[in-house]
Amino acid sequence: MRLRDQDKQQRIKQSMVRLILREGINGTSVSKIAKDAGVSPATIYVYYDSKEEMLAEVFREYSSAPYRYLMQRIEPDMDGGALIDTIVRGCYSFSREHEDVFSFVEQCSRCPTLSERVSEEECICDILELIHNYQARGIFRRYSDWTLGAILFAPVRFLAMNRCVSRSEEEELAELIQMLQNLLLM
Amino acid sequence: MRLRDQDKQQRIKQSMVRLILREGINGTSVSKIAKDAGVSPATIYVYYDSKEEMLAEVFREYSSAPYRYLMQRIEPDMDGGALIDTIVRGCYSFSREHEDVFSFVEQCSRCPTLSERVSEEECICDILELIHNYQARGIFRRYSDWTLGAILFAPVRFLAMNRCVSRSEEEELAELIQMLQNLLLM
Amino acid sequence: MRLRDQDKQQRIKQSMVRLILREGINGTSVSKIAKDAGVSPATIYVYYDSKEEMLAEVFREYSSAPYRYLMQRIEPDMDGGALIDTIVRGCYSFSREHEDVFSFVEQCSRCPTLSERVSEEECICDILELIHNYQARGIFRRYSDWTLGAILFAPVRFLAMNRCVSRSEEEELAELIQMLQNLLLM
Amino acid sequence: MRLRDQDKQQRIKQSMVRLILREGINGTSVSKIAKDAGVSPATIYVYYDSKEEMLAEVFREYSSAPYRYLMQRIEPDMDGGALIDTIVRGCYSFSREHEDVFSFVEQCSRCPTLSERVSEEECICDILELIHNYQARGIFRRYSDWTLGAILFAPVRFLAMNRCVSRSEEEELAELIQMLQNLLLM
DNA sequence: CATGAATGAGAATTCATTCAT
DNA sequence: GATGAATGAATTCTCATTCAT
Repeated sequence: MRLRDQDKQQRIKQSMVRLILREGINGTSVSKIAKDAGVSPATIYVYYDSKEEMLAEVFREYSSAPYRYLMQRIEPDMDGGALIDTIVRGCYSFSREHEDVFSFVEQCSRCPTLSERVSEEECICDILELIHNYQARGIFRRYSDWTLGAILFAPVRFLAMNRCVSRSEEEELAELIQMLQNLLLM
Repeated sequence: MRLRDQDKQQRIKQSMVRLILREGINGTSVSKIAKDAGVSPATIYVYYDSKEEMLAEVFREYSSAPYRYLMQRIEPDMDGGALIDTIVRGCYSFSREHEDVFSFVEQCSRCPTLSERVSEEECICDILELIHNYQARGIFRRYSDWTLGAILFAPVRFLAMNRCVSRSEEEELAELIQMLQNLLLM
Repeated sequence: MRLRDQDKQQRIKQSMVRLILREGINGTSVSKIAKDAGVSPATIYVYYDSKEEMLAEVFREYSSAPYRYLMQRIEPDMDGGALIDTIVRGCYSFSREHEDVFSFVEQCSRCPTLSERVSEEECICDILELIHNYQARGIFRRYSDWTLGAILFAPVRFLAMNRCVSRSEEEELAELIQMLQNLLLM
Repeated sequence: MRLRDQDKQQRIKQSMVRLILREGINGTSVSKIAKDAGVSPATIYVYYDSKEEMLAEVFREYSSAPYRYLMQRIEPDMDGGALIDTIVRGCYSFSREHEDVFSFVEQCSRCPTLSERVSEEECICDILELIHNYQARGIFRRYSDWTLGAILFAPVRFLAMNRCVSRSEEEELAELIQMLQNLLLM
């Protein structure tokens, strides 16, 4: 009996994500994924029940990836300003280092049939807990969780999405960080 | 008769947008659109050269819709606080009143093959011009355009996307407006 | 606008029936039918919603074919013996002249998913009405409809199914007719 | 251990037959059978060379099952009337007690690729021999074997196939038996 | 013997588009 | 302009079968 080849499943996932970056969620077919991953289309159905199921499963898995990436960059003894700086720059550099995953998650989270299956709320909760701690220590102002999430993550993602050669990313990031520090710190 | 034709094209557009809200950009086919609009698939090709063309054209048209909606709500003699209030609430209510257009634009703007065809920059420019005026009059602080766009529009759209019955939208909107007023007004 | 080509649909039906005779109801695919009929597989879906639907529809249509064939051969002024003779020989010659339809109906009527969609009862009713008339006139003995149907049609179909070069069909038919005349006539 | 294996093969056969009753001979795949039998698809190929082989083999085996069932119910000293009664009622009750086998055999015997592999003639021969004996003893009239088979088995199977809640089976069976007794006994 | 993974071939069906009217 | 028919190409997915263990 042959064992499930973890590497094979990994290749399938990566091919899917890469193709969706290149060709969009429409325009990415199971056979293209299979070809890119170097497996038979039938093999994909060993690992996933259907294309939709596959999208949902990988979306679920990757939707928390940027937050996990952030958590690794955050030191527990950072001051408030550094925390905001790390979050914003972390978000941005995640979008550059993992362009495919970033684009994949952005696309899936806008797709009605997929977005309802994954809650942003869960993904974000570790970070929020951290911020609660800063609030309790009187470092962060008290805002409701969801507004906090909105102001912390949405603008930097907006910049990451609308990346443009003509503009200076660095300045905009610095400006955004400055804004958020003014806004959120006591 | 010209009117009849325009009505037909209008119905096609509406069907496309409605279907994409319901079934996602993947999962929306030309024949489904035709059926929903009550026309023949062939008729769609009277108005558009291809599906991709159609998506792009309608995307181009609708991508500025929220901004046009906003502009109608803004009075020239508003003070800075009211302007921010109007922008944020306007964005939000647009997403509720035109759920299909909102979702459509969100999906298209994440899709690599479409997003490159439409520049957010153009859509946003009327609003930015307005703000430049407020900046010139010493009402708004001076931030770079893109950061301004990011902070003004991304968070409220984030809230609109992650709408959730359990949370109180009103409070979050008020909180966000308060934040932005603190941040942007002199 | 092109009109639905009745001949095309006819060819599809004939190809299906012919293939099912040759290769069985399993072993007959939509693409084989399309190829045999000289149309694209997609064309079949212009006329039928699905393969199952197509089978059912054609089954429904053809399941009464042998009875219609019989009715054409029956003269209203036949005596009882001639009627039985005509029915039995008619059944048999239908199975020879329309081998494909005969085999198709036999296969479909045994297939659980199809048989429940068509009632033998309806198909048989014209013939039964005729026999009721003979019963009323004191020519046929009175038996219940269903037993009558069973004894009149099942044995001859059995002979048609188990056709075999080594045996003399004619003698068996004659013997069967003799039997049924003894049994059913006053 | 030999017993375990036979049990496995038995389960495979039963699953196949059960599935074919439920979903038809088309619509029954090797993997479904394997799943239903609780074995791996590969295991099926330990016992059978191919799906077609498996169908044929089990068809061959089961095609004589109703006759074996009958033979067990027949007593050597029955009179002619009782023999006919036993045959007809036996056929019918077999179809009720072994619905799956009955439907399986009916389906296979209509399928061109399978029916040619099994001869009804062989299956029926024990019963025919018995009847020859009754004929020799002047109890049964002399008819040719094949007509005899047709009249004895086809009608009751017809009733079994077209079973219907609204009709009274018992009356029809009794009527049919009466018919056949009149017909076949001296 | 028994297995779950793996697959090429092919299944049913839909797609975007064009044709003929 | 408008249409339903028609379709080649592609879609998702399943099939019967074999492989590696």
